[in-house]
Amino acid sequence: MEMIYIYISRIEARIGGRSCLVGPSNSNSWMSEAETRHRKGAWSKDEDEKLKTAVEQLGDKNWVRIEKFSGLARPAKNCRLRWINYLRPNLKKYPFTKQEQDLIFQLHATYGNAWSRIASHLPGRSDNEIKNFWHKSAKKRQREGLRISPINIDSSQTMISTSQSHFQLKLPPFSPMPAPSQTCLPIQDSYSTVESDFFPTQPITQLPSIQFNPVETLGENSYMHQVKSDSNLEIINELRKARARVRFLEKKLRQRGISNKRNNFKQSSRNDHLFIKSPQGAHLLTTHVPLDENSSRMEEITEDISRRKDDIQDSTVISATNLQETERSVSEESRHSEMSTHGENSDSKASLHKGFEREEDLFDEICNVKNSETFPEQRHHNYHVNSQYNVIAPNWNLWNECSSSLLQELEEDLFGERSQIDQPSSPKRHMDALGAVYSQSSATTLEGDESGQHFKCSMGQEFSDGLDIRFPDSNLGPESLPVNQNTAVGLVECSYLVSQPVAVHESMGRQDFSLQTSGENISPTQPCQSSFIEHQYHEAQQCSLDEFYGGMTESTSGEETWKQELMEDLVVDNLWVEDENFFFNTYDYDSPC
DNA sequence: AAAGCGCCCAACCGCCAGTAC
DNA sequence: TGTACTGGCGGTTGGGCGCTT
Repeated sequence: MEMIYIYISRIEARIGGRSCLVGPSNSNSWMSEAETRHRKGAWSKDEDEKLKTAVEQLGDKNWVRIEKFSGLARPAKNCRLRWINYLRPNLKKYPFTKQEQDLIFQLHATYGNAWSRIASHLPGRSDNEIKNFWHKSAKKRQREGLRISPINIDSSQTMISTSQSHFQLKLPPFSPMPAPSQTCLPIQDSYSTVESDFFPTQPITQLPSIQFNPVETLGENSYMHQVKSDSNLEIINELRKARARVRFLEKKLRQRGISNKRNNFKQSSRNDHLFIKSPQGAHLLTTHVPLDENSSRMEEITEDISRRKDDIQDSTVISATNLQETERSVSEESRHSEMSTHGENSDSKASLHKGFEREEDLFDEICNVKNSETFPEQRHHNYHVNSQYNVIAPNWNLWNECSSSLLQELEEDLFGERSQIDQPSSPKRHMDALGAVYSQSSATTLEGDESGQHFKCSMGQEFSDGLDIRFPDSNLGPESLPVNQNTAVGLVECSYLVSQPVAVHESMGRQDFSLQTSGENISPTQPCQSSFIEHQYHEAQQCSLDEFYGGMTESTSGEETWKQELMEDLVVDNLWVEDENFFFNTYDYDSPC
């Protein structure tokens, strides 16, 4: 027997310490390390410090790496819990306030024991803490002969069940989109504006609002979300958020109610979308329809909207059935008109198509944010808006299968507050986060003009979908953005931090993006040719590894060591492909839906 | 003083979904 | 398509603490 254990331990050593012993206690891979090697019980201060350091260096996503990096004798899973429940910043360490307690009871009446969900409404509180509080107070109330929850669940359920549309509970149809949160800067002041030969040079600032109310004819289960705005950018931003919300809802539906339909959803999602486009107003249409009526219902809705076209100047309705064909024709039209279109709104279809693709990319990227249930309200993408935009209704089949409670949860998701995506704190994570953008760039040049107030970025055709370059408003200038030293790392950083208005000019034939910086100086520089990326790679090598990774690894010396560690890291993150070129090009950007 | 008891809450555990391979 | 792995969630546990006897 002893021989066997020796043998096993040798094998374990060969496979990186993973236990070969498989049994009930090893059923969870988090615990697959020999559990006897893991400490249990209360955490010591020293352990907390080690964990804090590890999380500061590596972020709070990859707990297996954190476990290894920290040297803690605690399984990754426990490290995560310790961080979430006790160590993470901004955790409130004092008892629940009266307001918080009331909110917990209210939320529990709505969500039941979905503690993490309840916790998402209480900043600085962990699900565990709320769970404990609930059990404690429930016990207490039980002892006192009171109802377990002070909230009258019955009456709230009656309210829900008598509502024709579940969404009418808190947000009646046709009510405007909630205003952007205060954390969002005013669009015209902080977002990039986009110029294009395809589109008017000046953004359209006035759009007539229209009354568009198909719900009465779409049936009692229909819901329409209307976005009205005087600013086209604002509208598209609202649409962007609305679309993100719908995607999020669909995702949550899959998770909670009909996860077994995942594959079906994946295949059908695109075909089940209904796009409504109008220059005067933007509409997000969702309808709760019986499954067997999907096709006819879809046509009915489409026809209904078409009948109203007279009310909506130049509007277009594209049903799922002809969407692909339309896109194809639009794409070809766009190509043909590329050399002949100037001035305002000369190719609205092309712009629409472009807008759609951009939005798709954007939201795919959002969906790709792993384990995230957040909306990147502050991640402002350059987004061209002409007088055309599209609205996407969610997957009919998917929504049809929702129970009312699920829909209620969805409503909360739709209009409840969402937290922000954490800003990556190291260049490495910036790159990870925006790798998709850079994967699009096949050829890149970057140059500044004489005044230093503009610089120009020339991208390959494929990049047209993904440009997202902005500047930090607080530290804009030659020091912060010396173009010669503007490594790829710096670019990515800009993509996230910038809130200065930046105009992007798109010329014919190829994409030349002129980034204007509101009078701030940027050092002129010589154009970089298509070797820009590679050049920046070498630039990047000159910074210390520690700096490059934001302190994620210990600093090392020597190019080979640096390269080796970088490659190892990229392998871990699935970024590295057998390619000597810069890894931005290897980041595979795959749409989740 | 100490044993017993109950409460609290940090920590653990099992299960599940998503993802990569 | 199946499997392994990771991350997240909710239920449960158990050690520490305070109160009572």
